[in-house]
Amino acid sequence: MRLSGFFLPTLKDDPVDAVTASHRLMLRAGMIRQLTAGVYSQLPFGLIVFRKFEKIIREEMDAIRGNEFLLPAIAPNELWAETGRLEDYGDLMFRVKNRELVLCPTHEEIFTSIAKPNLISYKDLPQIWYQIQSKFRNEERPRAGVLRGRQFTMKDAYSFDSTLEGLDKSYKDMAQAYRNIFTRCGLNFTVVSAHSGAMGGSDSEEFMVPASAGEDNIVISEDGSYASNIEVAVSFKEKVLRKNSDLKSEDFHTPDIKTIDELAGFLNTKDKTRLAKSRVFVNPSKEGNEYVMVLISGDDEVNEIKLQNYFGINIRSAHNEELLEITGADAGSIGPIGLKNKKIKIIADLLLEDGDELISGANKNDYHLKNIDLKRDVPDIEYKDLRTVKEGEETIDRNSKLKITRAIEVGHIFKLGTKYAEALGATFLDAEGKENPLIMGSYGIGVERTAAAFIEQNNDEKGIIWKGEAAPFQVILISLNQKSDEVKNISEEFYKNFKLNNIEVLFDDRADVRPGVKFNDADLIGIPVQLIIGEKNIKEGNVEIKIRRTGERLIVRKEYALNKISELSKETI
RNA sequence: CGGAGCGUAGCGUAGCCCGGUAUCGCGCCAGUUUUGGGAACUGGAGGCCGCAGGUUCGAAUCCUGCCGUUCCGACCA
Repeated sequence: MRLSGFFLPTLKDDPVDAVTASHRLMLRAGMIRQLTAGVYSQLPFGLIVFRKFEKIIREEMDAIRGNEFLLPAIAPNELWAETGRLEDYGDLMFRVKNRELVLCPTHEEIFTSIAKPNLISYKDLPQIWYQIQSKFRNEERPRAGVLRGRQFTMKDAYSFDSTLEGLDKSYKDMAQAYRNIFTRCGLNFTVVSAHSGAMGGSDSEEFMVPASAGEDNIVISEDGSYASNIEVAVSFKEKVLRKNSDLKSEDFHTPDIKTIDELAGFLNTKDKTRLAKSRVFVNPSKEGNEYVMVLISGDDEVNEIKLQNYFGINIRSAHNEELLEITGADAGSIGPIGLKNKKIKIIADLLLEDGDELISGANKNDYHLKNIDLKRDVPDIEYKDLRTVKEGEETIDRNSKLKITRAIEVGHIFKLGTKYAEALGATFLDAEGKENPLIMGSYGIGVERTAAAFIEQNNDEKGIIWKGEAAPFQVILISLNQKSDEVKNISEEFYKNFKLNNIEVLFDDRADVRPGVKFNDADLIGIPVQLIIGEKNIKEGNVEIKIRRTGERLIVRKEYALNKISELSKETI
């Protein structure tokens, strides 16, 4: 590729609205331009980059007998209503105004609708189907360039099996393909167990790229034996011990004490475990609203995802007016005993199961209640693990300590089971002639997000640093002066030879651009190897090779340059 | 959805409090000189100051409404 005819609008300065490295650098390197919030045009250089990632993905999908499709991005409302997801996804789905159509945020329904009339015998199974295509999600808050967009490219794959063992195998194959993909993409990544959200299904794992720009927190044990999204993470923590003192519960005056910390200060204690925090949630899907009070140890936080998993539906915190109505008190003085609204469900964290002598709000402003014994005083209570894991805690087996890291979710794999097949009536006949629903898995990779994650992990103050197969070009050939016949001829000769040797080369043959600009552009767009042709070195019969990542410079005889660069490229710098 | 901010030339900005038709840098165009780390000089082009309404002799500036957009949180995968 010749840079003289290539549209590469690089920016000298950082765009003010771009905060994260990948966003800033994708804009500066002329890869993307924003059209509107969360929607980006891919410019030629960006397209080359994204296609590199797609190529790796495609090869690994094909290697596990994947069939590539390309499905429509718009689909009838009806199909989505059949699985209930028209409602479940709600505003996240873009809706077409003048037809009963939606823009698809994912494609389980559409693929299943193709499977239904075509995968009709156990002999047709298993199948792995995939596509690389635009997805549309009306995200409330798009973020950080292509890290979270409203339109983005996804590789979505679906497996269809006749048995659970078959699903296990498809899932395992896919997990291995994902490991291959992200390894080939040059990413540091971790596989964590995850929450399946609106997808439904049982097992699910996420492929996470540690990066400060990430939106997820992942919990990893120091010995590497445990890795989980914080949304579902568990850890070891002592239960609150039973004292069996049999003291009667009684309220006491706690003026202006709103938080657990204030309460601990007021009581002059550092141990917050017996100070039970009460939070009220609303299940908005039920008619007439269903309230839930969650009790948790004062030094813990409620993990709302665990709560959602338990209810299988989105829940939200109660508003202040609702609190007052249910409990008779404001936040800070609420507790499980003496509630005004008796229809509230009470759940406590597992660690409080044996707890007595607990202190909680008295449902009367500025009063707390002490000597609460949940078993004795709150008969209709359930115990569930609802706490959020904290940095430094031990794994369940107590063999290792946990660390928490920010990460970008680049891939997610799910065992779906029969949810979609049942909803859409997609069945097959087994060897006994019995009709069964197809057993499905679903597997996604965000293409632009994967590229952004790579950039988050591979950049410096000068720009992006590509490596290996992800690199859009292996080498950038920089002619420092196309107006010098000597420099020009040697550069052209190199360009020809790179092409003959199948080395992907970007040729900076721009005539009126000064060397400084060429160097800075080359560093910014981050091609791993720079071959610099300038008059000074040419006079000695030499050329210069610069390695982008290390900044290392080699002056070599021009006859040896091509071999040297082939060697360097093999080392996948 | 809650909180905070910002919309002035392709990009980055000044002006806004205190009203008088827009400042500066980069970039762009032409010419001359330059060519190994974002050149110098000279000349030039480029603006419905986000949109609509209001106040005023006069609005980028004051008022009202709307739209767009960024960040933090919530939600989501």
